[in-house]
Amino acid sequence: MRADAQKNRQRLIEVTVELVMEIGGEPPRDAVAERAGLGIGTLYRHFPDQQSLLHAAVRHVLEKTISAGEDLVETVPDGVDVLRQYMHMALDSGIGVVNIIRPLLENRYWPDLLDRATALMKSIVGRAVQEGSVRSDLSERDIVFALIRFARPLPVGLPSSEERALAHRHLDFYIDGLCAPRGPPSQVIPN
Amino acid sequence: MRADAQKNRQRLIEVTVELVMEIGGEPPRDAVAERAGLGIGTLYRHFPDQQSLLHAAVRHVLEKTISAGEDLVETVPDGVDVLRQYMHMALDSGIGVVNIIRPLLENRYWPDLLDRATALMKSIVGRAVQEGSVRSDLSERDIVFALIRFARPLPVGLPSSEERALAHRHLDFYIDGLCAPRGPPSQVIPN
DNA sequence: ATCTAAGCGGAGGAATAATCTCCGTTTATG
DNA sequence: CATAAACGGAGATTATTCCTCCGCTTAGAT
Repeated sequence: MRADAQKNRQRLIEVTVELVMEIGGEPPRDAVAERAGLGIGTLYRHFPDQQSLLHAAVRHVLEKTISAGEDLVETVPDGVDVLRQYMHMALDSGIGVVNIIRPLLENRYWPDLLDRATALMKSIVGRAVQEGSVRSDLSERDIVFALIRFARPLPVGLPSSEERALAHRHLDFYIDGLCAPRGPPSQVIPN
Repeated sequence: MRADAQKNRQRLIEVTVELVMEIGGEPPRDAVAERAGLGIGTLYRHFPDQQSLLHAAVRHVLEKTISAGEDLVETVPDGVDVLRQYMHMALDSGIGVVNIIRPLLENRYWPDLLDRATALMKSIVGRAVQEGSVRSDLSERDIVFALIRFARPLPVGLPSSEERALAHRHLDFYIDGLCAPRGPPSQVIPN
């Protein structure tokens, strides 16, 4: 593959992630090409159908996020700190793109990543619960869905820097809540 | 206005709220008519343009939610309890529809409601902060945006009952966090 | 320097989806 | 019953996104 083609392919993936994070859903294909400064033809040559583009984007983000998470687990001593840092990092590294994948656990496409991700989440949540520093009914699901929730842009026209600042702020509140249950014990949702 | 027409109009509004809450955005008009069991013609007679329908829906929900909130303020003794109950109630009564109104504070359309809403939020947040039972940098904005965030359906295909249960569970975590800040003091976002 | 296969661009036609009009039929109500 | 008010929904219109096609450009080998 020619070097410029390689670079363009990468750029298309990055732009896709950007756009998904901005609009909170599947971006129109021509918007991707335009933002990347490339022709639509080029987009279609690299990614002949919708799926291939979105999957490439999700894979890109998952790889980045999981790797960084694994580093945190090894580096950071305190369990809650790992959890907190992981969530903020994931928000910034574009974890929100997973929202475009309808069946979230369609193993078929990334059996490798899914295993790593599962192991990572189990390790992070498990450690924090073990420590006793977060509510004991906390599940991996809570973290995954919370990330999707906080990563999505609010459908209000906030400037994107404010948008992100607010997401991090509210994420912090959420995590504080995991550490210090005050309310009525929440109904535990199995699995 | 004929009695049946009146009833249909109301039904259209309710269905609109339902649909917005389900899909998390502006529903196609024909979907509204169909779900209401009415013809498209009927929808267009009552609401000639998009705006009029959406505005009616938002007004309906705002009125319901604000009134209930005002009751809570008068009835419930403890400040944090008011806050918590208000947020859960708002989630259920469809406050998520405000997400379809782009300029959230376009005073022009509901000067009356906006004043009441502002006063209500100030009163709820003010009381809780006064009491010292929530973080002192909590703002009305945090509550409004958090509500929008938690009310939106996750773009993952969860069955809607699970969806709602999860939203309430995570909302509880969030509120717990407001009560017990542990993390680094969040950057205060002005206004 | 030259050649050429790999890669690019983007006009414009096809497909899809949402909007809205129009008028014949139905029905509430006096 | 009479009739004006209200309804229904087929189908035309408009908007949006998708995607093909082919002539042009360029990286990279020789």
